[in-house]
Amino acid sequence: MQGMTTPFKPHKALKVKKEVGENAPALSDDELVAMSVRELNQHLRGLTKEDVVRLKQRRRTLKNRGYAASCRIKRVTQKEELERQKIELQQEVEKLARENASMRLELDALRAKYEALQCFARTVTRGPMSPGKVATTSVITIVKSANHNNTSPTPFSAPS
Amino acid sequence: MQGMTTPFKPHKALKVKKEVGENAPALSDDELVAMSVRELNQHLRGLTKEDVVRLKQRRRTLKNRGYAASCRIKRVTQKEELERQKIELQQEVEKLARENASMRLELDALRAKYEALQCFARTVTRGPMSPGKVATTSVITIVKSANHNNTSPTPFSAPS
DNA sequence: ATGATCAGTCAGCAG
DNA sequence: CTGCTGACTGATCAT
Repeated sequence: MQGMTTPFKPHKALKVKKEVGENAPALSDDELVAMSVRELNQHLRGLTKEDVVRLKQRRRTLKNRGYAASCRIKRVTQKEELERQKIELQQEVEKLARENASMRLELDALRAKYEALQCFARTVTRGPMSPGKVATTSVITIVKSANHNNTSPTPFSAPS
Repeated sequence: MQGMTTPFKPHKALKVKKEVGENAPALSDDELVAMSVRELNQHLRGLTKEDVVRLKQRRRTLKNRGYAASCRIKRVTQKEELERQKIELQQEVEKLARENASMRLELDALRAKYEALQCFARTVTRGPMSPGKVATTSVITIVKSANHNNTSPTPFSAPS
């Protein structure tokens, strides 16, 4: 198969380099892959054209092995990142939904209080009360400034 | 996936298995991979033990090719799904944030109105007025109308 | 046996 | 050339 140029591969632990009695230090994969081009050229001196090609191809293959690993790591990392962001967003949604719900309650409560107070205000401004259908409407407004307090609890409560 | 549909070895051009003069139709990859075990056994009759092993191995390899393709598709699909969900969540966050902001405004406005009305109510219930610095506060405006909902315009306006 | 996944390899593109 | 990624493969794990 693809291993045509290299009799066997380090897929499984397979050591065995070649035995060279002389000037070939028999580079390890790690050395070869970490080597700069210049360094490589030094080791290339005095080698057959064939050997040079072979060595360069081995280097390329080793590099590819690393690239493939990087690629997989990157893929996993990106996926994890997406999942992280997803969780983060889900939490944010929950938080906002909670705020939302509590504000809605607060708003409804305040509206009720407001209407009650408004009703009360009508009764007192209208005087003792005329009979019947007074209720239809009318609104009162007032304004005021120089106000301090007020975030305090219900000074006016709903009419019982 | 396309590997499953290609008639012959995809990756490297690996040639035709063998010359068969007689009963071996030289199954295509597609046929072989789609074949049930029983069907396969029929085609296995009258073959060398070696050939049987070889054919089964080829089938296994073809299957694996398909599995690998499925695996890649799944990977891509899941990633797309995550991205889709992320966008969906981002939109939900935006929506909730908007609701939130508008409710907060409404709440603040209503609180102001309420406080103003409350103040007014105090002045009228307290009686015509106590001495001194009453002036600091309150003005009255009132009016009319058959309007029931007060969420819209400001029935009570702010002081100038 | 079948299906899924990992790591290594090659093809092929991009910079 | 270097680096990356898709596809294919064998190994390995799980069912």
